[in-house]
Amino acid sequence: MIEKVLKDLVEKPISGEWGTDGGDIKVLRTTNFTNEGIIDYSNVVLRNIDERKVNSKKLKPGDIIIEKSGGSPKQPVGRVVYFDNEGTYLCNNFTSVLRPKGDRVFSKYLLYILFSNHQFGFTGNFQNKTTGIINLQLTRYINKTKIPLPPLATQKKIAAILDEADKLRQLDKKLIEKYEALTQSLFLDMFGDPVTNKKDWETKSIVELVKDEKYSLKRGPFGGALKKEIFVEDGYLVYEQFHALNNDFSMARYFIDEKKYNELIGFAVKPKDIIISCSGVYLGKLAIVPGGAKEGIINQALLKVTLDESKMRNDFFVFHFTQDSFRRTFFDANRGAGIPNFPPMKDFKKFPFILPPINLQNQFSERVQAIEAQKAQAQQSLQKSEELFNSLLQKAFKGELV
DNA sequence: AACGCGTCGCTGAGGTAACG
DNA sequence: CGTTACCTCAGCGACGCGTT
Repeated sequence: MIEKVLKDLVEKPISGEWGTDGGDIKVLRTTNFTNEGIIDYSNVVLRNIDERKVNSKKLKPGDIIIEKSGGSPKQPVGRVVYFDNEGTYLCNNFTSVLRPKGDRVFSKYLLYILFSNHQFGFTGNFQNKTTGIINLQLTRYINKTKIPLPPLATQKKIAAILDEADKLRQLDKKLIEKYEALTQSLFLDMFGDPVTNKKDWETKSIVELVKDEKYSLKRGPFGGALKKEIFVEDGYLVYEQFHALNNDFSMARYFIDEKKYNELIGFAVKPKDIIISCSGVYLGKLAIVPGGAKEGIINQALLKVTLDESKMRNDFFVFHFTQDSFRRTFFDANRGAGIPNFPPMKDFKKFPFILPPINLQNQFSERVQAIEAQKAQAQQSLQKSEELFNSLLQKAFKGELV
C-alpha cells in the first residue's frame, strides 16, 4: 500500500476568522462539531468579516474542517468534520480548513482516515498542552501524518462502504429513539392525561398507595447526618441524584460503615424502591432501584417511595410521574425564584394520582417491558453497528479495506 | 499579515447549609 | 424536621497579543 504524507494531499491549510459581532457571514465553530464527522448547523453564529477575507477563506463542498484548539482531557484536539454545503460559510480561528487535492485523494475518504486518526488517538501525539486549553500542532501534524493511498477508484469504494456502515448505526440510533417515544405514548393511549383525567379513573393520594407512610415516603437525612468526614472507603452506598438520573446504578462515590448505616436505617433503599431527585436541573427524575443494587441509604437530595404494588405498580407510577402534564402541574406551580426544588411534602401527599384497575396496570407494565426488551435489542444492534463501523474504519486506516 | 499560544469567565450540575 | 436557597466545582468555549 502506497502511503503519502498528508501535506501532499491537501492545499495549504486555510486559517479561520473570528470576525466581529453583528455581521451576516456564517461562521462555524467547534460548537458546530459533532463526534461523528458531521456539522451541526443548529447554532451557527453570524459575524462581520472583511469581504476580501470572505472570498479567500470561504468554504467549499468537500472541505474538511479540523479542530486546532479546544478539546479536553478526555477528548484530544484534531476532530474533523466534513463540509458539504453550498452556502457561504467560514470557520473560526480554533479550526482550520484542509482542502483535499481532488486529483490525488477523494475527499470523503480522507475525512474517514483523519477521523480515525482522531478516534484512535493519534492526534494526541501532536498536542501542545501547558495549562487549560489544548492546541494542535497543525503544521507538524500535516508534515508527519501518513495517509494510506490506494487508487482514487478504490478510495471511493472505501468511502462508500464506510458511508453505508455509518448509515446503519444512525438507523439503530433512530430506532432506539422510536422505542422511547413509544413507551411515552403508550401511557397516554391506555390511561389518558393523568391530570385532566378524562377517563374518570378513581384517584388516590400517594399516602394511600405506599406500604406505610412512615418508612415508604422518605426524604434523605438532612443537616449534618451525612458529612464528608464520616465517609469510609467501602461499605454501604450513599445514593445520590445521579443514580436517579439515567437509571444508572453503576457509579459509587461515598460509603458509610455499618454503625452509621444502622443509625440511618430508616433511609435505606431496597430493590424496587423508587428514588426521586429532589432539586436542581434534574428535579423529578426518578428510577426504580434494580435487584442486586448495593445496599445503602439515600442522601438529602433524594426522595424514596416504596409503593404497595398490589395497588399501584412501579412502572405505572414512573410513567405517571414523567407525564408532561403531571410535571407541569406538580413542579412548575411550585417553582419559585431560586433553584427548583421538590414541592412541599404536604402538597405531594395531597396530589391525586389516577388509579386504573390493577390488571390494566399489569398490562401496561408488561407492554413497557416488552418495548424495553426491544429497545435493549436495538441497543445491542447499535453496539454491533458501532463496532462494525469502527473495525471498518480501522481496516481502512491500515489500508486493509478492499 | 498570519500564526501560535495561552486563561478566564460563564454556566450547568448537583450536593449542602441555613433557616424557621 | 422539613423547606428553601446557595455555593462549589469542573467542563467548555471564547480572543487578543506577542512572535514569526
